[in-house]
Amino acid sequence: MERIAEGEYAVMEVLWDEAPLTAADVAARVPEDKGWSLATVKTMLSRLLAKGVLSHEEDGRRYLYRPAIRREDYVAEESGRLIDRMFGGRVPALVAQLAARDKLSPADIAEIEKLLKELKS
Amino acid sequence: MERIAEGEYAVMEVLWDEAPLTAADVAARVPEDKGWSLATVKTMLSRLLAKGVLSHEEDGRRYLYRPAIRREDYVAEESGRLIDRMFGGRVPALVAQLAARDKLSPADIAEIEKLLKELKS
DNA sequence: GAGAGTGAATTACATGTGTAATCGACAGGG
DNA sequence: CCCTGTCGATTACACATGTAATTCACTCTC
Repeated sequence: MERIAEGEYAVMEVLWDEAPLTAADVAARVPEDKGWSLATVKTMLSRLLAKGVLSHEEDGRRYLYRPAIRREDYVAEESGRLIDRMFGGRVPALVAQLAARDKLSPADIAEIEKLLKELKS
Repeated sequence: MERIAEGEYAVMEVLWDEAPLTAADVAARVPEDKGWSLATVKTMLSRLLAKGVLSHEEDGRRYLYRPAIRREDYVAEESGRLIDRMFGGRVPALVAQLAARDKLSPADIAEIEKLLKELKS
């Protein structure tokens, strides 16, 4: 699966959230703080199409875009990549790191414990 | 803290593992499978210096390079970034994802549970 | 002391990415 | 039928990155 750049990812998020959409609709739904012009969004859509992670169908004179890959799949791949690179593929090392950095609230801890308990059953 | 590109990261790894080193030493320790020439490694060292994540001290006619940032700090930042982008900052969502993908071995689960238990005490 | 090696610095060049502007086709309102 | 807006497609351009080669200075060995 082709890599998706950080900016492009924001566009994918929009379409994972709601699809199919026209280019204009996507642009309207991209987070404000990106400050992108419609032209910029159209460029990203083309690049994402070229990467094969979006597909489009004709709708009169326009296209309707929709994701061609599943969000979970992409997210799994990216997080796997990071865990491999930075933690030697060891998930517990990641968790230890988060713990050491106080990234885990008591609620997080409880939630994770619950998840793990269910896994074992 | 400046972003470190993926290739550059391999150079940082070498220096986090052992420092200070000369450019030639770094090149010798970079993973074989990168297949980089000495020149390539030197380019990366310059760029990392420019980014302020390495420092160097003169040693006669050469430089000795050493990390200017701590590995834990960088790793924490990068993993935080990913968790924010892909899991809305929710660590349990990440763990759930890993679980759903069978990325957690029984040993991993046990280790994480132990970690969490200690956290609470 | 002249050539060979070794250092860092400078330059190179293709591809990816962020961020558009422009172009040419067409459709809908007057 | 012509103007204006809208579409996708093409082109633009700077900066980042991967991947070096070249250059210039210096040192070590005959």
